Amino acid sequence: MDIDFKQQSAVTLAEVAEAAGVGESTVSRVLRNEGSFSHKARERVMEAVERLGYVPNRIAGTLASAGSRLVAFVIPSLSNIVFPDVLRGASGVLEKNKHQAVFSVTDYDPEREEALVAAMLAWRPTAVMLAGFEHTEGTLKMLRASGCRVVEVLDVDGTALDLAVGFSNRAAGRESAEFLLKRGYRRIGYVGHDLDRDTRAGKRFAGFCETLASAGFPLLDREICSGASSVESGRLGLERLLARRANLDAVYFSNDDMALGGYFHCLARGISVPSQLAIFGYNGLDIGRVTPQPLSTIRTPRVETGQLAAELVVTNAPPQVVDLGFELVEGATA
Amino acid sequence: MDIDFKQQSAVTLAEVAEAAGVGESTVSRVLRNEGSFSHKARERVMEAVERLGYVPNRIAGTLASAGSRLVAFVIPSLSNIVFPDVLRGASGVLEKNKHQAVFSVTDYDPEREEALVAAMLAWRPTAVMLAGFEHTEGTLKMLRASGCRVVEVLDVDGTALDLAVGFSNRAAGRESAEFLLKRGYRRIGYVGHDLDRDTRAGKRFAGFCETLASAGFPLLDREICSGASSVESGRLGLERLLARRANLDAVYFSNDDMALGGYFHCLARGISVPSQLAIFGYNGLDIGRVTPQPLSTIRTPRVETGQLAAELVVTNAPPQVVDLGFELVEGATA
DNA sequence: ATTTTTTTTGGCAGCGCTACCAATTTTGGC
DNA sequence: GCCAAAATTGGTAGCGCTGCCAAAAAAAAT
Repeated sequence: MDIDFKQQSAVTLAEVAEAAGVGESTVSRVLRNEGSFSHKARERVMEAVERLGYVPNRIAGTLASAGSRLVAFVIPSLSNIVFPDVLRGASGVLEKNKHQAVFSVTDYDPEREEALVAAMLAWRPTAVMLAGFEHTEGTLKMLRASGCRVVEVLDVDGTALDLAVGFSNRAAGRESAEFLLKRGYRRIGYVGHDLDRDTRAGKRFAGFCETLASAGFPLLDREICSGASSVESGRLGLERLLARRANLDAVYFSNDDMALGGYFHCLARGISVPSQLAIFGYNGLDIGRVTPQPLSTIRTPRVETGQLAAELVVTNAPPQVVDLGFELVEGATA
Repeated sequence: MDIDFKQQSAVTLAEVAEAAGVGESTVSRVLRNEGSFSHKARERVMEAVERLGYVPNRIAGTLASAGSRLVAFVIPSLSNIVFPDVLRGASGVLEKNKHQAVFSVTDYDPEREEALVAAMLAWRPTAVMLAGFEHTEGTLKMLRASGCRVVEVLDVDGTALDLAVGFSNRAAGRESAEFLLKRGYRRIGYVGHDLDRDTRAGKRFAGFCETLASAGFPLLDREICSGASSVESGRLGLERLLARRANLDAVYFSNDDMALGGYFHCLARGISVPSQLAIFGYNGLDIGRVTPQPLSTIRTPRVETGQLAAELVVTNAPPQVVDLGFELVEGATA
């Protein structure tokens, strides 16, 4: 016997109107609390809604009016906490403003991003939120043509399409280098993940190297781990780097996940931090504040980025780039 | 080059049909690659689509046909990696099957869950995905009436509404206790976060206590931290617990975040793990495998849960409860 | 009581698309 | 070459809702 799992014929506004003995427009007005209607009409409508278990159909509503109140997030990854943090910040604001979040994950692939943006635009979202400024020509063209708001987050080094909320990755890289230099480290290495795909990590790295070089202490070596960043690859990366270059006195990591891996490697191998080897990360993850020695890092306002991005969208703010800055956390590992 | 006039993407299927010199139905058929059409028709349509930069309107498409191909996730939190992991697993499968994910965050509040489920149902999703089995009467009623598929994830201890994918939290709690007992620990404590809100953590705790009690070594003390679980609250929680009970030989944490905090506390205070104090967590986070001593914990298949949940939905599988099990990771902290 | 103003109400035309069906063209068999 | 079968095509009626407008009812003013 086969059972039908298809959607039950849902209650429609027309049925509510019928049941309440009023016109469709009245039901619509009451439910949206817009226009005018009598107290009595309201009561009858609400009673019918309750009784029939009516749930408005926003698909139809959106088609008839304008504005889906949908915000599309096209994010590179859900594997570390960075993008969930942005989503979390945005989600709260959107909910308060009766918007809904749709998302998909590009896995740091620009072609995939293009396809996903196209799929998202099909829902006629109020806004599309993307990571950074590096997109394919096709993506840019579609977004420009779409007429919907675009927010590029987590970067400010580049040309924004419309709105942008974030901080300077290049400056973060430079400040990290300055900090290490100021502390007297001179033999500096780098452990990171795929820099071509994660262009923001690439910008940090570039800023970091630039500052080191102009101070006369260029980066001595680097170890790039393929694949996504992770605590484990940070640990392995540091191990490999040290195998080649035992005499480094500081290592800069592409982010806190990697840096924690490096830190754990030192703890496990009895390499004393920071006297034998300094460790510096990026992101300011909570966990880095609670390790036996707090991680030296740059704390980024990820949740705030999501919040502000969402606020700019729901208030339909004019195009602008907002630099939320970052905070260098001295910690105790460098 | 394209000339951009107004920002509004007002290109409709009718305009494409006009431009291609074919009927609307033909355009629709070509774009959905359904029904029959000539090669020539296809070429003319595609050319027009390309030239006009047409993006189909799924709002209209959904209203006209059936099934939004939208899957709604109503999740408790985005603060730790658990739910992002589930989303990640689901997201990949959904994308392959041309579905889209919508989400909102309840913050472990059942009333909020109810409101958000209502908001989600307004989009007539193919399925709604929720955490666990504990929902308000209102939520259950709406979901039952909606006719859309429901997947309850990350738990199997309870009565499923339709589909469920997860593992037994109670059994996880029991196995954790058995493991500690087998290792000879007898003076056992607990550090956790809000158990009323996170009912799955509550079930683990119940299973844990039950096993301890029936072995004759009941839980000696517990420390409950208010608010969300975090590494920091784990550290503080353990500190407070040990201040009251210095003689514990093992502590069970509500999850790995908390457990890592506890572990770091021990590292910082020179409490040797596990000889002086054993630490046991839950979730099997990646980071726990890379700490100087790998964390003893229970690894849960979160990504797989998301994947399977999504697969069951897109294949319209019959109602069922799938127990994906979990794996006890001995680690080196207990 | 009558007119004017204000409030409340319902009808109906779309929104952009797909499903259905009938009309048309193409193909194939003999 | 002729007719039946198959492939292709376009017209049009909704999908469920909102926006607009005019009609009706109620309230206020005369």
